[in-house]
Amino acid sequence: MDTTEADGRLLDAAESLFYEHGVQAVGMDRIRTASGVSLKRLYQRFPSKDVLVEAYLRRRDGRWRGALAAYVAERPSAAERPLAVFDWLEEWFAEPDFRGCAFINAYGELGTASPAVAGAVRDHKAEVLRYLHGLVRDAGAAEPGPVAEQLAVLADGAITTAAITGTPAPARSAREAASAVLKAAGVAQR
Amino acid sequence: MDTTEADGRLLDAAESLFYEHGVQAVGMDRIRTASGVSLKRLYQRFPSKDVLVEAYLRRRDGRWRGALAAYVAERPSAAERPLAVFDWLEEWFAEPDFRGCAFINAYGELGTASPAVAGAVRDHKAEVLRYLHGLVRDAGAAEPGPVAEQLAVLADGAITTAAITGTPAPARSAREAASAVLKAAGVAQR
DNA sequence: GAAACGAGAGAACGATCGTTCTCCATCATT
DNA sequence: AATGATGGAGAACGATCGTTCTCTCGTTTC
Repeated sequence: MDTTEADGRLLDAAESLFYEHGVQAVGMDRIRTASGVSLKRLYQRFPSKDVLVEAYLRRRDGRWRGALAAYVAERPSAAERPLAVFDWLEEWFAEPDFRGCAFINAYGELGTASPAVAGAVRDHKAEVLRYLHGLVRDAGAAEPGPVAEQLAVLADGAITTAAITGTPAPARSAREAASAVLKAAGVAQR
Repeated sequence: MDTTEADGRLLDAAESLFYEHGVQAVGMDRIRTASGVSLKRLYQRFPSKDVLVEAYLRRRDGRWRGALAAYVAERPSAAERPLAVFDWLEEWFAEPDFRGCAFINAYGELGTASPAVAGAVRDHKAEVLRYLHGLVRDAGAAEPGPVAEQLAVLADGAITTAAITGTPAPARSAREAASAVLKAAGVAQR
């Protein structure tokens, strides 16, 4: 097993375990068992749990935004793309292992204690906001900044509400609210 | 020190420590030190950490909703009360010890492991939704249910976004979005 | 073929966790 | 004054944490 494969297996194990059970509830030994990578190699690649947690979050950030962007980009017209975000959220919420936003969860658990984790979480939210800003601008909003911030709030609210209630319904509520926001901002809806 | 005072001091210590650092990061010994209540008495009143965490959440639920309702009730007209919720949020976000939603944070940390905690969190969110439903109905919305759900999503999103970015600004974004939602629902705004 | 190395398995370490127990001082009751 | 219950301070317990170390073995290199 070469280094890149070991990294992948470690991050796969870290992601599924940390996301499902929370970070503090999962010990390094459990990641070793789940990944099949020895403890020695684990600490060679990620010299502390904090580093592993940050790497998990940063890889998840890239994949999560990539999946969202790929879904949204399939919509032919720029005007409907902002609302497509909430359609993607609804599909995500319905997945059986959905457990809320990994970044919000990690921030609540470690935001106080770990600056590295707090930074990764803030970077993720900033990138999502930047992405939404582009969508809203391309959809023709006169002032994309405030609208994008409102959509970001709606997305985060939908994620946490869906996690706690256990249903995908909040995605539709958020989509309706987003529709009202876009209409008020002068973006034509179909 | 009688029983009710011991309970109060324990819950005060639990609330400030759990809320600031997260539940798993705070040991029972630290609660003993902060409260000045002996470990023996602590376990007499709260026979396990799980019970203490649930009690902390349920007391905070009552106080939090009480403070919100008291603030909103001061608005003279029912039509402006739904938006007053977001004004209250903005004041809360500006408090120096604001660290996001205690319930979302606890759910992310313990929702998988502790049914008692998960139940307290779900109860809190259900009560908030019920309260918003009353506000929206009294403001004259034709269909208060969907509107209340949208406001609940906005409130949760504002809380988490404010916690991560560290600014109270998301309250204003959520308020703007709520205004658009209410207008679309036919509720007159000033 | 021998020597040096790298990696895996898992024991070991010190710290800390939730929880219980021991010891002793205090106080109300006989 | 003697007794018994109560509660506080904190040691103790077993478990588990993150991290390091030991031991062994297969591989590589001269």
